[in-house]
Amino acid sequence: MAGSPIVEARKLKGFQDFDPIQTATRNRFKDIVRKHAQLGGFREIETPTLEYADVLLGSGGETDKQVFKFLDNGAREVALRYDLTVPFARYVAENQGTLSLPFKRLQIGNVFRAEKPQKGRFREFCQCDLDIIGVDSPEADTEILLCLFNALSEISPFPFTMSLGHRGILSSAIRVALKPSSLEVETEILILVDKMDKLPAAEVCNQIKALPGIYAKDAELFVEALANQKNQNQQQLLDLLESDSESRKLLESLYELAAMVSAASAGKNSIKVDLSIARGLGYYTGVVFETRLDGFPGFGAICSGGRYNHLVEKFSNHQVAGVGGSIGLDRFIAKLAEEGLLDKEPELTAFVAVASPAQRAYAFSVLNRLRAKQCSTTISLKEQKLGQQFKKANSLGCKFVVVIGASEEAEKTVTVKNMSTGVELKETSFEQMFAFIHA
RNA sequence: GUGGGCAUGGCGAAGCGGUUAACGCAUCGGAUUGUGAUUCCGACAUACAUGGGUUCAAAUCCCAUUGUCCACCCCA
Repeated sequence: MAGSPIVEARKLKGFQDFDPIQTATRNRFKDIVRKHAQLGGFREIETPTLEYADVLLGSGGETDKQVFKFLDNGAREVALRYDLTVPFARYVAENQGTLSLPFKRLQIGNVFRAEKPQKGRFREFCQCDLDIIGVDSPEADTEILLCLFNALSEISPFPFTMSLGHRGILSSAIRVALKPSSLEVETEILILVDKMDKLPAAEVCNQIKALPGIYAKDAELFVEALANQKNQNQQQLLDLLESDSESRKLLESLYELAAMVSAASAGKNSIKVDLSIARGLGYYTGVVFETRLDGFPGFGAICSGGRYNHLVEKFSNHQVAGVGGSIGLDRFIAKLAEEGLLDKEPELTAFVAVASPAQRAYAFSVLNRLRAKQCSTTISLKEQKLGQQFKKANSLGCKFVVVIGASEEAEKTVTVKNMSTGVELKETSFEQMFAFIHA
């Protein structure tokens, strides 16, 4: 490229490279998710990264602004997928008739959001998304939660808590308890309630009281009930919904749901009902949930989702109910990296050291026999003194060095040395080498 | 999108108006010709984000730009 100016090596903000260690860790986690999904009868699919813009846009006011969209080379309005749920709804609508419902799906893929990057927030990141489409039932909700909960339990070295809420119950609780005079007031209350994990309860209570037409006494009772349910005190909330038997039943089934998942998965992780989980706007219609690491309350959610019973209607006249959730793999890995808990560099079993280029062919035949016996093996990729090769073997973390020189080649033998003990077998047979290595 | 902090070699980090800009890590090479991880020596060639200013003098002070981080919004 003589003459052309050097292009600065840089990448777009919010986008990341993954080194071998990070990639290995990510792959291991993806495999864990796949295993749990497969055990649960979920089928994996893939969909395109790029979609028509109108497929992705219009499902929620706030999120539309964060969709990467542009004109393609043929002047079509296109957009990078913002999540895996909306494209899946499109997939379901497009494959109606061939999909036998209910359909349990796994999808692992990168999604894109044009928001300001921060710690644990990227513009491109991987989601592991489980969904069940075609049925609206507590069983389906439980399946999703259980499967995500189990996968996360295997992945996470940190204890976590999954919090369950319900859009419908929360709305009716607000209506029943506070009797807001208008939809605007109701929405404001909803936003305040959603802040309950950031603001102290008393502050939320004061702000609700300050809204027009709200009785101070009602606000206090309401906030108290919400605050107490975080400590597993369910009765106040149930009492609050006394007059609304429909919501009461829903809430009871929510408690049942949490109990089911909880019972099925013993351990340090927990699941609980927390009606203050509102999860913004979006397409959710019923159960919603989010998962946070117990030790890092300020860190964002690492797994969340909910029920969306009308999303497919955007693409079809048929109503197809759905529920699902995503594990935010990259956010989780960012936390692991911060805590120094990424996987370790994998060890190679053997390094073949060659005394002189004359033995190269024999050395490669030895190398290949080692690989055939499932020993991860490498060799110097350039001519080097033996001392250099040992250094290299050491820095690569090879457990054994197999030395090949003129006498080894002549006798069809090898010399093998254990790098941690220093024990060496000189000019020995292949059988003895394998026994030595596998000992 | 709104507000705030920070920008020194591949990474970490000192210096805070006049220095050959320390030091550590990593990388590479060498220390009697088939043996490493310890030690010793050496190399990293235009390192103070960019552009303006103030000053006899700026990595050090001021402004802008860019990047990055943090908070809000929203979210995995």
